[in-house]
Amino acid sequence: MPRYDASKSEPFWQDAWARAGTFVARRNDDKPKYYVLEMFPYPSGALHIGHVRNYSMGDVIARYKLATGHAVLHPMGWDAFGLPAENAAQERHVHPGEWTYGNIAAMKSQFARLGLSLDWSREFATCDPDYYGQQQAMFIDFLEKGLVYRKNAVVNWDPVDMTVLANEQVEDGRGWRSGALVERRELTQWFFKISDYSEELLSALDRLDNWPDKVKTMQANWIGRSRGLQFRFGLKGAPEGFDDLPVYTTRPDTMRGPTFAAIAPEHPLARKLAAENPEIAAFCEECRRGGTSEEALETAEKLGFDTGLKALHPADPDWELPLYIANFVLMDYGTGAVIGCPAHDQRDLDFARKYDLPVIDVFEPVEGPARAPDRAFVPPKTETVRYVCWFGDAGIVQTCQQAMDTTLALFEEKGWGEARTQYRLRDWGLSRQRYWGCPIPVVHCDACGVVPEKKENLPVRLPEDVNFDIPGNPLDRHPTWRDVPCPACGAAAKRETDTMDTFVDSSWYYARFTSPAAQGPTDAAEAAYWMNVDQYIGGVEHAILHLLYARFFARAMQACGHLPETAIEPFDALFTQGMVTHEIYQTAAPDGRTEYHLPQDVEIRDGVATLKADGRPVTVIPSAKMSKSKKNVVDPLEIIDLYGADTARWFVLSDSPPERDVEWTAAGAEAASKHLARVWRIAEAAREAPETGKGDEELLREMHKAIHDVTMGIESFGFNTSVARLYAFASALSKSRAGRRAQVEAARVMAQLMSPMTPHLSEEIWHLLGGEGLIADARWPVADPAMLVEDEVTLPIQINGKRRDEITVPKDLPKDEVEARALASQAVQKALDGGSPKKVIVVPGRIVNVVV
RNA sequence: GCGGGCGUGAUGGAAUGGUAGACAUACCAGACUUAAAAUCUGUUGGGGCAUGGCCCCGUGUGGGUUCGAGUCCCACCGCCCGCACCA
Repeated sequence: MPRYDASKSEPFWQDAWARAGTFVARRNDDKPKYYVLEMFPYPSGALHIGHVRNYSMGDVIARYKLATGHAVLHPMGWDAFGLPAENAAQERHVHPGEWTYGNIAAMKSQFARLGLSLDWSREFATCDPDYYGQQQAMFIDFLEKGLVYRKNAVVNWDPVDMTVLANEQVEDGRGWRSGALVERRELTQWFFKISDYSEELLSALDRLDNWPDKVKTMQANWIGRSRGLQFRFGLKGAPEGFDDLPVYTTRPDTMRGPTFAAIAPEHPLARKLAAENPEIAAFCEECRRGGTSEEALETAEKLGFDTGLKALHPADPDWELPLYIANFVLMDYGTGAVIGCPAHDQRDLDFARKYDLPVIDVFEPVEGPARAPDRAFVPPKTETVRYVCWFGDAGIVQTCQQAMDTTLALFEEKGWGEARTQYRLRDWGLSRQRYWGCPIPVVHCDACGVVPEKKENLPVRLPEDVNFDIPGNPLDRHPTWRDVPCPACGAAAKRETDTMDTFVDSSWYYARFTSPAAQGPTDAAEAAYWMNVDQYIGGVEHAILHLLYARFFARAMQACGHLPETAIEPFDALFTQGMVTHEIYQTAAPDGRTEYHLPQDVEIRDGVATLKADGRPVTVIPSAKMSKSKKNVVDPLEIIDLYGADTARWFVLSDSPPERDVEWTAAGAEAASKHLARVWRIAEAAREAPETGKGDEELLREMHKAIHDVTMGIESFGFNTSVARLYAFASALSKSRAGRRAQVEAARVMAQLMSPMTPHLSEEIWHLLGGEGLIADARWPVADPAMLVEDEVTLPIQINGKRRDEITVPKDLPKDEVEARALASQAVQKALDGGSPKKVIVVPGRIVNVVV
């Protein structure tokens, strides 16, 4: 018998699908449409095993939907702008575009080997001028709709390289190349008004029934709606023009507990004071050290400076609180000023301890021990506590929410403040001081101000003649690209040299796939037909930002007429697959920076890791998310070379549940390969089975159960259980002595059930067993319900919740009859010892529990 | 620091609140073979005993709800992800 040869078979079937156009998406009004999309990859140049897992999952869905009679759209493209291309340009002196398109070509050929059911005719890269030109057109539309504006915002500034750094380029508060201490610096930047949609983006989450709850929870927390109290502190000793200080608090119930007030170092009052007082100026300077990430700000040591000013409590002008400037107060949140209530906020308590400020308990637990001295008491708002010091009766027991409502009402009545709903969500800063991104299509004119480029001049193309020998944005110093006439008045003007955040590129690519060659951003008819994405698949690391930005963009596009109203929630169903993790290999470079190494460059022998190149010892960091920057990526092409794509696909879909992380190990790929070889042998044996045999009925029953279970597995993203079921079915078929007809039917169904996972092998078996046409076009098998039910069922018998015996009864046996038989069982008789049971629970078809 | 999640044999994992460990990997034993590979079959959570059978324990730790908890609730421990300029 010839053995199955993946290296010959796989290219053959890939070619057959391409010639037949099997996966070209076609509008067909006789069929339901299905749009399945996996988050498109960044073209790093190398396919990694995480891609294989992600795209194999999407492919299972796409092929399954094709087989169940849908018009399927399953496209692929490239998220091609971004920082790595500029890093490569710096390190290797290649142009980012050349590097990126080279990577795309390499990765496309790697993708081809996986045999994915992709419609490559719709391919595009976000760095294609055609794509980013449409994006520029939309930017101008958004500008006209008031959805884009400019304001100042802080960036990480490297004072040695004189350049802006991404958060990723800041390590322990220092620039990753220069090692210099990073500073915060303010620049005028472009923003999308995503905050206009805070309420809408929050409330619409309720309609996303097929999104994971954890993603919806994370988005809701990120948007962070709170209802709180807006009030003003009077100020004593403040400079001219600062009569009072607006403050927002989410805990009005603690308004009798504050012992200090604090403002951000960037607060206008702080700036005013700094201008007059060198000590304050020095402190504010000190606060500007370190990165801009929230994590960096929140974990930094709490620093405060007593301004000597007094904040006067709105409810009692004689109540004076010291006013501090503090580094943990964020200018972006609320009003840039906070009220410090140490007893009920851990940060405030830490601050109070450090600066020796009093602590006033507003409420205490109803029962149990009182608050520990260095532990703030912060119960959920729904918890019942005893209020001992607030604007109501002392000693009253109520929930925090009740106290907050009462206090808000009181403050409004007395005119001390007012209730206000606030969102944590900030506007989306899209400016990047970098070359390899979509140019922002505006011109700065001394006479006309900010003028959008004329749409007929789009795309504003990136200039080719740039170099990266000097840190910073080459567009800033480009001699001719930057200097242009004003589109409005024709006078000499300058182009905006900032480019767009790459999140912009990935916020609408799903819409572009519906008509990738449209003259505008989208084509109305195509978008109406294919949108929404029926199943979106991607990593959980995108749970907040990418998905929130895409949801915002769909709304903004709808407002500008680029998407139908029905598509403002662009992803009907979301699945977040787990990450593939791997150990990280690192060494210290001579200048102290950390260098990362690819697994293929590292040799591990007797538990000691060294570099293959020069034998230097390598530090092994435990498994973490695979990332280009950490270089802990694995080359799946080696598996494909060795065993074929079907084995790689089968392997990544086996064992681990799709939503969970999986650590890559080389072991197991061989086992997957062995199983596929076995499946081939089973199919051949079925063809050669004797005309008649015994057990036809059992085999076909087993087949229908397999159809049912595998289908359920695919429908519910339980690919690992579908695979396990297919192992069991293969075993059953291999042991069966059934006649040829039954065996061939079972083997063909097995091939069909496997075809979403192992399409090439399945085509081969289909062909071998006389299937008509391509298995990719064949209708998915349907389980016969009559073949699924058993005549008899075995019930475990529990005594006091512990399994003690079992009985086998006809499946329809009445409940009281089941109970009688259970009570008659030996174990129950023994346990009862002549007595009678206290209680008997019979769960039909499941279990019997006897309480004695 | 804040937000979200995860924790089951030697390993990956299965289990609508209903027989914990399906299906694999690994290990061990057997068949086939001169031998090896390949293939096929079987055993394997821990402990105990009167060992062709029975008992006890067991899903990170400690409590709770329930006839019944891996699953639900509370607290704790550990690990992972995100935190707005990585994509």
